[in-house]
Amino acid sequence: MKEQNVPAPDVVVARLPLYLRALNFLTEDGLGVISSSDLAARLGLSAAQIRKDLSHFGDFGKQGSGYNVAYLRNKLREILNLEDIWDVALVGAGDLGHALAHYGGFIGQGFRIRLVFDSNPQKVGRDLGGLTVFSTNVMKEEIRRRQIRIAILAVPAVAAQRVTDDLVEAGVGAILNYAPITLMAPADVHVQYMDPVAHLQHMAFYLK
Amino acid sequence: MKEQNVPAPDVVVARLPLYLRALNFLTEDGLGVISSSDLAARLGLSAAQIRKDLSHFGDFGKQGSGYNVAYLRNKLREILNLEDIWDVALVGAGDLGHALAHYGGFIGQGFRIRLVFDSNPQKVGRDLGGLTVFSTNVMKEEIRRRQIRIAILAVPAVAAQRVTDDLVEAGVGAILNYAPITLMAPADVHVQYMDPVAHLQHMAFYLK
DNA sequence: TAGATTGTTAATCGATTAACAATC
DNA sequence: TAGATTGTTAATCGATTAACAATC
Repeated sequence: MKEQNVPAPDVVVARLPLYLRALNFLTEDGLGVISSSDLAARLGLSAAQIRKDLSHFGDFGKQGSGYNVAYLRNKLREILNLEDIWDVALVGAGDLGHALAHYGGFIGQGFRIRLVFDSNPQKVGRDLGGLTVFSTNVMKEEIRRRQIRIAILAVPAVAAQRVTDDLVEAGVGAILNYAPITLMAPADVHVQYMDPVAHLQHMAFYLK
Repeated sequence: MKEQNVPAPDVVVARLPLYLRALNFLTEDGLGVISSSDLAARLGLSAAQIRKDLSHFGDFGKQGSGYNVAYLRNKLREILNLEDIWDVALVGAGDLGHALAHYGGFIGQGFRIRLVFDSNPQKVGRDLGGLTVFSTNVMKEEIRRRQIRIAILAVPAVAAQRVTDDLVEAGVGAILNYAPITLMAPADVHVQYMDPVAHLQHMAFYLK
């Protein structure tokens, strides 16, 4: 019972995948119901925050008992648009691209790497995790043709902006960027950053 | 000119590495001075935020001209405790561990992978990026002996908490966790998460 | 029913932005 | 000097927490 007109804050949306992940573990463990305070304890958050976060999207719990794990899990998958599997384009077939192509954690969580690109002619045509590496020369048209909306960027920093421009032109709406550089992209294109150095430096501040 | 007693908010500390990264690029490009608004434009932030953030740590700019790039870069390296190189332990020598061990982006930014561990006897003794893979059986003692304070976790989710407990016992104060699981650690141990799935799911919310 | 826990409101806390005097 | 830009203050905005009526 709540006005659904107000868009949920982005910080809240960012936490939903963590809730979903915890619910996946609870499902594995055979837990059928969980309270906001138990879930909070597992995630290192407050119970009030979890209830508040979820209340942006609907009423999923039951007074007295808590949340049905399977039900809330399904609802979160709906909310996050994870009911169908998203095809993903991977750009960059270096060591990191190799690790990502072989990573088993995407499928089952809503994503499948469908296309791999690299600019190195030595790598084009080779196999990577069951996929043939294509040239970045054909990237734009292939992504357009398959209507792929999500890309993972695993290229060197110097190439990242150029590739980004092409991805945007190809219609990609979400980029997971492993290159250590801030990308320029239109406001309607979402970019998330995965930079180990930035995180290590952040933590180094507190050491010593 | 500012009371230095108030600790800087963690969100501010988290942005310092991004400022440092931008200053590194500016140095490469030969830029000697930059204003808060130019820096903000490059990072997609506001000029006021950058000035406010930096003001937590001191007065680094000059009215009329802006910030001396080399000077501010050095100051940020000081603030983030990056003047010496931090030795890092890498746990997990799978595909991801392999990519991390070969990644050239750590050295020069304050970090050097010094020890690699894996639980698989097949991998123990093998070479990974110039380092010999040790058994996780000797992890605690080796990390203690070398007084390593930072670890990168690149093991499967099921093993991550066990390894974390050992790392904490060994005296590690910062963990960069690639396993898709929320870790339990004492409050004085810093943990940062690198989960591509969480970021992809976050962005999927806005697609469609 | 009694106990537990939700969803929501209001209070608190914290971060960002706007504005401008100081000054290079 | 005139123009530009900082560092800081106060105002605004937004997120988190505390508290509790509703209710399973």
